[in-house]
Amino acid sequence: MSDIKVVRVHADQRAETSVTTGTKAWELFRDDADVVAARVAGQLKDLAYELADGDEVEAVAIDSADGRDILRHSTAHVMAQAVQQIWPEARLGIGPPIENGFYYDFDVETPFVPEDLVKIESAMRKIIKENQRFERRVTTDADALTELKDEPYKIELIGLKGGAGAEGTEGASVEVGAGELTVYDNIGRSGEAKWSDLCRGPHLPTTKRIPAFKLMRSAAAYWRGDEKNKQLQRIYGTAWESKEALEAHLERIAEAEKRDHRKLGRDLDLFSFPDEIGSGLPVFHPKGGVIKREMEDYVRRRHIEEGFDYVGTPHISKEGTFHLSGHLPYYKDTMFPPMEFEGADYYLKAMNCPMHNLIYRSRGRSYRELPLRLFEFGHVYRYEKSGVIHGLTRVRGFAQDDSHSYVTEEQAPGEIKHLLDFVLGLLRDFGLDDFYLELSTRDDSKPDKFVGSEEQWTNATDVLRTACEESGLELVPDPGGAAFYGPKVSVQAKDAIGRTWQMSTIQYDFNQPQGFDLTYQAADGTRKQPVMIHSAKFGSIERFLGVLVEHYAGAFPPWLAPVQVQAIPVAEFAADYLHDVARQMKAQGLRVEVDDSDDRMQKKIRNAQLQKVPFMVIAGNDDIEAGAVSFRYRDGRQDNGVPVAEAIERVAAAVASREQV
RNA sequence: GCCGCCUUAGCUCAGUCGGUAGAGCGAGUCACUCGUAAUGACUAGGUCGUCAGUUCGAUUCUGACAGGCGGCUCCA
Repeated sequence: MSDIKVVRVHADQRAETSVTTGTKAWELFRDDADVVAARVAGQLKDLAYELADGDEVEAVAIDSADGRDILRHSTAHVMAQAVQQIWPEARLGIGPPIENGFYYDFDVETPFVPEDLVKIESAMRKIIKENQRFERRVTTDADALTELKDEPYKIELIGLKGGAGAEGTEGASVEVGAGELTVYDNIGRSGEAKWSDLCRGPHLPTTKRIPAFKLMRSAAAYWRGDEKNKQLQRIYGTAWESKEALEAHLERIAEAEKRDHRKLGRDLDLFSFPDEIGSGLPVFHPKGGVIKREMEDYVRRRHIEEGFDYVGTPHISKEGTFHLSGHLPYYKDTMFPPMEFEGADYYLKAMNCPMHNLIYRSRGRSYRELPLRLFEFGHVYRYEKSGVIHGLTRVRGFAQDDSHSYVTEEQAPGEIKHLLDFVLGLLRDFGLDDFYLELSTRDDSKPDKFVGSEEQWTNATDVLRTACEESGLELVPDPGGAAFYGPKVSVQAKDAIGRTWQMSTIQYDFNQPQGFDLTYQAADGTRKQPVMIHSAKFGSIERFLGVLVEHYAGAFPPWLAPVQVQAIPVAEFAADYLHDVARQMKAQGLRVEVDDSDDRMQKKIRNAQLQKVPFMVIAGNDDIEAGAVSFRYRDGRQDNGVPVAEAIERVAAAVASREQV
């Protein structure tokens, strides 16, 4: 038996070792129970991989990103085995790891119900206990087709192997890679194959290496993500390297639920969605109205400071406008059906740009006017499918903080940079400061979905890309995500618990100026066509408000808080004193309420706490005698005996600086 | 739009194996007047999402519709 040399790689260290031929990867890592796989020359391999001379081998720990993917993928296999154990007629779809978990799709007669998940979980626990071994087996297309004759979906995947189809089917690549075809057998104690699945791997060595998992929910999903295909039943689960990590994950979910803007919107009396009005059509209550107005006032002011002109346009228009803009042919299905009267079809507007174009076109324009920037809170209505409506983040009627910059082609790059700086600054003002950019381009395989020449698209995309790169932010490509009239940049912001939200968009449009025949007179006397740059800063006021509710978990910074100061008398005798303090605060434009109900003081504090009011101002005899008040903050911190004038100044300063307290 | 689940008081939720319902919080009234997260008592409040069907009788069973939730698809 001859020796071979392998290189063990660990972080920046490399160490050459001699091992005997036939040594398996696990033998290198036998003293580390956290290692679940090996990375050999960049490729993930099972621990049962037989080392070859010259291999560079790196341990993959279960708590690394790759390790978790492997764990989750293996857990998905165990789940599929459990499902087929209980429902032998269930046919297998795909079962990839996803962020924070995994899923597996099944074709079953009856959809799963929550009790089924309990049954499946206990069958999975049994399989895990049995400590079945995941064993890789190389096969051929022909053999696999015979072996999997009862698994039509797997057979379809084999047919796609290596082709464009497999890439286009999310998750399919974990089943069939571009290389050789492999099956994983789950081997029981006595060496018999308990279950097999077409799979690229790698997997954990054994089922017992699954430390903690939980099935989360079941839902339908179209086969290969295409709504023309049959819906399969998908079960989502999660798996972690330890019970503690699973627990922490479940806590993060619970934390996200606590922040859910739909729940907080009700608890804090901000907004509601009356059934009587219709799905996806929110109303703002007085407290939500305060936040919305503060947002709008601030954003309007900033736009004006940045050289925008505030305009106003109607909610409906005759159809011709939307033909000119090109929207009707492309987006008729997402507009509300027309109202017919006086012999014309009127549509609720789904976008503001056509109206702004008409303002531009209302008279002749000179190059001296450019960039011409029109801005408004335009209320648009979109017929979103019933299944996609979601709180304030996906609605059927909303206000866009929409602007259109009309510029010469030469001015376009500068204007885009200006817009990008502007929106990032705005988002920072609202407390979001972790961003990345996404560049949505046209899908070259679907030219009929996009208007304009290839050259125009290339030029527009390049202009946007350059501006993005100059921003220094991370740039993520989004092929095929563009609007029909041009490419777009969107700003993705991370919130307080790390979730990303699509916020602002900037779109380069060479198409509508042509449709509306927009022109300006250049310095040399010729007529030229301007370029139009669409930009929404929050996207939608409603949506951004929802995002802010979740970002702040309802505890808004004072400048946005519906009630900035809740004044609480220690007892009834102190109420007049606080009413007087409140009058002084209101005179400074602060939002103050005095709780003169006959609740006990402790109860009033609790109520203010639950309403997440930033400043509680409390007064009793001690304060009155000293001409002072006592602060209590949301975190329970106290600051007693603050002179009234200083207290007012403190609140006013926090509001003015837009800081959180 | 598709699949599944859900809809009982303002909110959160019990309950009725078919005989028209209950708690806590909230609201109102009264008493209490208290120094940093719930004072007590009483009262009001529901054609049990809507419309059909089955039934002597439906909040309960069936169906359709509406709305909500979780996904999928979509997201100018």
